[in-house]
Amino acid sequence: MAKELEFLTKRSEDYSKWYNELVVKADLAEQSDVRGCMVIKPYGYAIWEKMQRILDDMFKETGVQNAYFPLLIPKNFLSREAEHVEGFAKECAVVTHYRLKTNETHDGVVVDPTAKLEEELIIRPTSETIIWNTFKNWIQSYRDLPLLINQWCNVMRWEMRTRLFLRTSEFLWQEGHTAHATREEAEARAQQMLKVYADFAENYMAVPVIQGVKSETERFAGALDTYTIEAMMQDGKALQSGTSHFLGQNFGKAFDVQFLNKENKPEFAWATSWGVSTRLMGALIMTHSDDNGLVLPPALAPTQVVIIPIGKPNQMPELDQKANEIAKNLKALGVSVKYDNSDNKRPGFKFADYELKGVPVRLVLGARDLEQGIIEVMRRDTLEKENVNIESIEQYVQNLLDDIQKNIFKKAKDYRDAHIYECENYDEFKERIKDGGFFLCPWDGTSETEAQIKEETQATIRCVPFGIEQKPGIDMVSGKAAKARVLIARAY
RNA sequence: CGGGGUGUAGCGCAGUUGGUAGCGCACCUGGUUUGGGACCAGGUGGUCGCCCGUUCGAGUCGGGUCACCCCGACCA
Repeated sequence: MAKELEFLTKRSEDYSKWYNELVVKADLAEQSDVRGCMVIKPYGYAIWEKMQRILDDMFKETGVQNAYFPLLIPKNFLSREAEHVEGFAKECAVVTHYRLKTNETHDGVVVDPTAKLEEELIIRPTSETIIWNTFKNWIQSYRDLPLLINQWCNVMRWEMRTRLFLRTSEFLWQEGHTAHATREEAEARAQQMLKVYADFAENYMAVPVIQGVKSETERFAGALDTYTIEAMMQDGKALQSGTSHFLGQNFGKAFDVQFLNKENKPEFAWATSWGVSTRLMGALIMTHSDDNGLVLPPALAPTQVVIIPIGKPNQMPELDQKANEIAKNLKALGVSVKYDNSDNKRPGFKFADYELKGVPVRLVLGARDLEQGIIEVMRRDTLEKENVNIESIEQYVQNLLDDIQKNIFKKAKDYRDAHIYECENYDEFKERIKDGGFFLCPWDGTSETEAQIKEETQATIRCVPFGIEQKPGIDMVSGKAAKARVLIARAY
């Protein structure tokens, strides 16, 4: 009998540790030796690739085109937009030299002091500056607008403390940058892209999100408005999962991007930028996973169905034949299938391993079952097993995948909705926020109360949510009349 | 940068008053197994983070130094 093995810390014991172990043990990623960076392993990267492909199609449907801009940004670009530099200056990696040379003892290399750069280069923390420097050359007329550009790339922010997927020094993302002739059009685009993110999060990741607009202090550096989608993790903390910014004419002015309008008058272009990153992987993991490991939505699972045979060696040819037939039929239906008949791992190991990796559906094909014309189906989201007639297995699996996709979304949404509270009393708030959750509270609109809440509870105003009832109220901290009801939570 | 902690095999850890470097997992070989993370036997793998000191002798004691982790501040 197998001895008891702890494969994962239980979620309830130490949520952070559980998350970290899960990421490593499910073979998604690991901490790199390079400070604050991570290695994304093939399985994790396969999920990211699938996300990329879907998002990319969604962007293109709205008219966005892909392009690529340089990794290195001249230092002076960053100082053109005052707030932007303020926001990013503290976390920039700087390239100061362009050459190494062997050291005096010839057993290593040192930076060649004669190869110092005239002007230092910044490794992009985001690309607004270098892109708008380029846009200057691309935009002359209102006929050149709107300009809708996206790039998939890596960026680097020298973070103090890092955590796999959620906050690494280097991360992969997409950043969209658009230029428009009018304020209205730019604002509409910023909101449109937020909708795309929300659509992706809910319909593909099965992660319910709250859409809203950030308070002034939480705004992106250089933006007039920052829109956000906020998801709730299973410990009740918020995760900002995607942002879209209305940048006004700040970058147009900073990089002198002017166009001639229909009246032949020069105007500065209006800007937006929007991005999601590998942080979405963190959201995916922390929203659905359980103590057995990952739970992946079928829409994003690299392998949707795994088939595991069980039988004695002399029974394997027959099992192989049937399993391959089922796999072929499922593939014809657009389902990604893996048939794992490797003989160096026992079935029990495979069961646990594919559960850890979040494969949505497992089919177990046993020699006994085959005689009776049945096959065992296990769904990862509920861990329920059922014997299904082997003749109708393909259709059954296809329906089941749809059902799992819907079910994990519903489960996540029910959990979140059960942890959204209305609260108008600060003492009560301070007590209840300790257990996590989202709080809808009246806010007087001042950064002073916002700062006080953060200071005293570590919670922040996540956003002013769209589509909630805005009723009059009293700010629970200051006692002044509230300007809006806002979403407050502790966040990653 | 403030407060706390840890550095010993790929990973997780033990190492008593200073006396030949250990355990579990993983890995390799052979065999038996295979319906929920198999078992037996044998084996590979280490400048004990680094430097200096004390000592006949340092993983262990002292001084220094570096790295990493956690809690704050900062952030997608």
